Amino acid sequence: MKTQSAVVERLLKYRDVMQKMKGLGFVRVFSDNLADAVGVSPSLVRKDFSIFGLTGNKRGGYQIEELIVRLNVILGKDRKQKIIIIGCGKMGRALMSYNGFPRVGIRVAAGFDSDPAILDEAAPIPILHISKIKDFITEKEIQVAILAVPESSAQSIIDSLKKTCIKGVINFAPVSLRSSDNFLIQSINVEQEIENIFYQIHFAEGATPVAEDVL
Amino acid sequence: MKTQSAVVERLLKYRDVMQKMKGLGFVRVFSDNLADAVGVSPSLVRKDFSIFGLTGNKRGGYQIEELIVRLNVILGKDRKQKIIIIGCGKMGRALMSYNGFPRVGIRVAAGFDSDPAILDEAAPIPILHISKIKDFITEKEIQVAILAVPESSAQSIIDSLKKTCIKGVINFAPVSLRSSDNFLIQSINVEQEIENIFYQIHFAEGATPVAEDVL
DNA sequence: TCCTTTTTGTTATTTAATTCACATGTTTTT
DNA sequence: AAAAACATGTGAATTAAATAACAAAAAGGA
Ligand SMILES: NC(=O)c1ccc[n+]([C@@H]2O[C@H](COP(=O)([O-])OP(=O)(O)OC[C@H]3O[C@@H](n4cnc5c(N)ncnc54)[C@H](O)[C@@H]3O)[C@@H](O)[C@H]2O)c1
Ligand SMILES: NC(=O)c1ccc[n+]([C@@H]2O[C@H](COP(=O)([O-])OP(=O)(O)OC[C@H]3O[C@@H](n4cnc5c(N)ncnc54)[C@H](O)[C@@H]3O)[C@@H](O)[C@H]2O)c1
Repeated sequence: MKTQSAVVERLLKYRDVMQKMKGLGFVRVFSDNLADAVGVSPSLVRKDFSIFGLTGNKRGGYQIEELIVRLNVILGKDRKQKIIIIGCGKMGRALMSYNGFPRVGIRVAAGFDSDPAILDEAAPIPILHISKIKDFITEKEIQVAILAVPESSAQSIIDSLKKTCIKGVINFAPVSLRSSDNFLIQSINVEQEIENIFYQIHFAEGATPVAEDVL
Repeated sequence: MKTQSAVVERLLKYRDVMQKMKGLGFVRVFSDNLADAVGVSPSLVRKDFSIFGLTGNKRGGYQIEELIVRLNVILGKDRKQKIIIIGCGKMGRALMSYNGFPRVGIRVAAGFDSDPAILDEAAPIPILHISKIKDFITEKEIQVAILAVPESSAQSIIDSLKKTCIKGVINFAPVSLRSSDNFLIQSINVEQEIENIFYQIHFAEGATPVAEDVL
C-alpha cells in the first residue's frame, strides 16, 4: 500500500531542476544532467522514470517541457493543494506567511489556534479558533494539515484529526506519532537532524562507533 | 566514510523514548517496547544496539538509566553542541527562540543577518552582521550552522562556510546543495514533504502510478 | 548509404537494510 | 532442582535499493 517515499522525493527534485532549467531556456535534458543536479547516479534517474512510464528519446534525452507536464500529473499538481496550519505560534506564523508554498501551488487555507488573543478571522489567511476546525475541514475538504502546536497537544489533535477527512499531516512537534495506512504523518524534527549532524561530524573525526572496527 | 544516518536517527529516537520512560519511573525496557514506540521491529532495535556494542540482559531487557548514558556518549551529547543561525527572518527567528534546542543540550551561540535593521548585539543570543561570521566561527569554534536565508543567497554562503571550521549545515532553503565527505548538508524542504504527502494520499486513493499495474 | 557516436531503457549484478530464527543465558514457577 | 517461560544477541535468509552493463534506437557525419 505504501509507495516509496524516496522515489517520489527524487521525482520532486527532478521536476524542480527541470523547472529551473526551463527558466534558463533549456529545452532538453539528459539523465546525466539530472543526476548531477540531484546528486544521484544517471541510471537511478532513468530507473525512476522507467518506474512511472516516463520516457525520453534514445540519444536526444528528455524534452523538459513535456516531462514537467507528465511529472505534474503523476505528482498531483494538476489538482489544488490546500492545507491548514494548526498552532499559530512562532513556527506556525512563519509557515503561514511562507512564500515557498504559493510558489509551488500549495495554498494555506487557514490557521488554527486555541489562544483567543491571536485570532484574526478577517485576514487574507484567517487565524480561526481551534473549535472551528472540524467544520472548516469538512466544508473546504482539506486533506493535509501542518501541526505546529506544543508537544503536549500534538497527540490529542492527531486523534481528533483522524475523525475528519484529513489524510496527511506534517508534524513539527518532537514526538514520534505513528502513521497508518490511511493517515500519514511525516515528522520534521529539527533538533534530531542537528544531533545527527553532530554525530556524523564526530564520527568522521575518528570516533569508533563499532566494536568490530578493532578486529 | 559515511555512517548510516538512518541508524543514528533511530538511536536518537530510542534515547528519546527512554528519556520519557525514565521520567515516568521506568527502570528497564525491552526491545519490543522500543520497537512499538519508534515504529520498527524488535529485531531491528536489537541489531541497532548490537552494531554499537550496546548490550542488555538475556531476560531482563535493558537498563534505561545505563543505556541512556552509553547512548549519550555514542551520540556525542557529552560535548557542548553549539550552533549558529544564518538568516534571521521569520524562520531564523523562530529557530533562535526555539526552546527545543536547549532542552536537548543544543545551544544557539548567535544569529547572523545582512539586514542592519534587525541586528542586536546585546541580546542574550545576539544577532550579528554577516560580515562578522568568519571571525565568530573561528573564535567560538562553531562546527554546525542552520541556514535560513533566501534561496538566492544559500549557495554563496555555503561556499564561504566551506572555508571555515563549519563541518555541517541544516539548510532550510529549497535548493539542492550537495554535501561532501568533510562538509555535510542536511536539507529540510517543507514544501517537498507536503507535495510528497499529497502524492501518497492521491496514490492511496487508487491512482495508478506504474504502467505494469495494467498487465 | 553506412559507420560512429551518443543516450536511452531494461535486465543482471551488487550492495545494503531488514527480518527470521534460534541457541544461549536468566528469571520464575512448580 | 528441574522445568518452563522469556528476551537477548547474532549469523543466515530475505527483501529492497542502487549500480553496472549493454543492446537497441536515434543523430550526425564520412
Ligand atoms: N520554534 C521553532 O523554531 C520550532 C522548530 C522546530 C519545531 N518546533 C515545534 O513546533 C511546535 C510549535 O513551536 P513554536 O515555537 O511555534 O511554539 P509556540 O509556543 O510559539 O506556538 C505554539 C502555538 O500553539 C498554540 N496551541 C497550543 N495548544 C493548542 C491546541 N490544543 N490547539 C491549537 N493551538 C494550540 C498556542 O496557542 C501557540 O500559539 C512545537 O511543537 C515545537 O517543538 C518549533
Ligand atoms: N518561513 C517559513 O516558514 C519557511 C519554511 C520553510 C523554508 N523556509 C526557507 O527558509 C529561508 C528563510 O525564510 P524566511 O521566511 O525566514 O525568509 P525571510 O525573508 O523572512 O528571512 C530571510 C532573512 O535572511 C536575511 N538574508 C538575506 N541574505 C542574506 C545574506 N547573504 N546573509 C545573511 N542574511 C541574509 C534577510 O535579511 C532576512 O532577514 C528561505 O530559504 C525559505 O525558503 C522558510
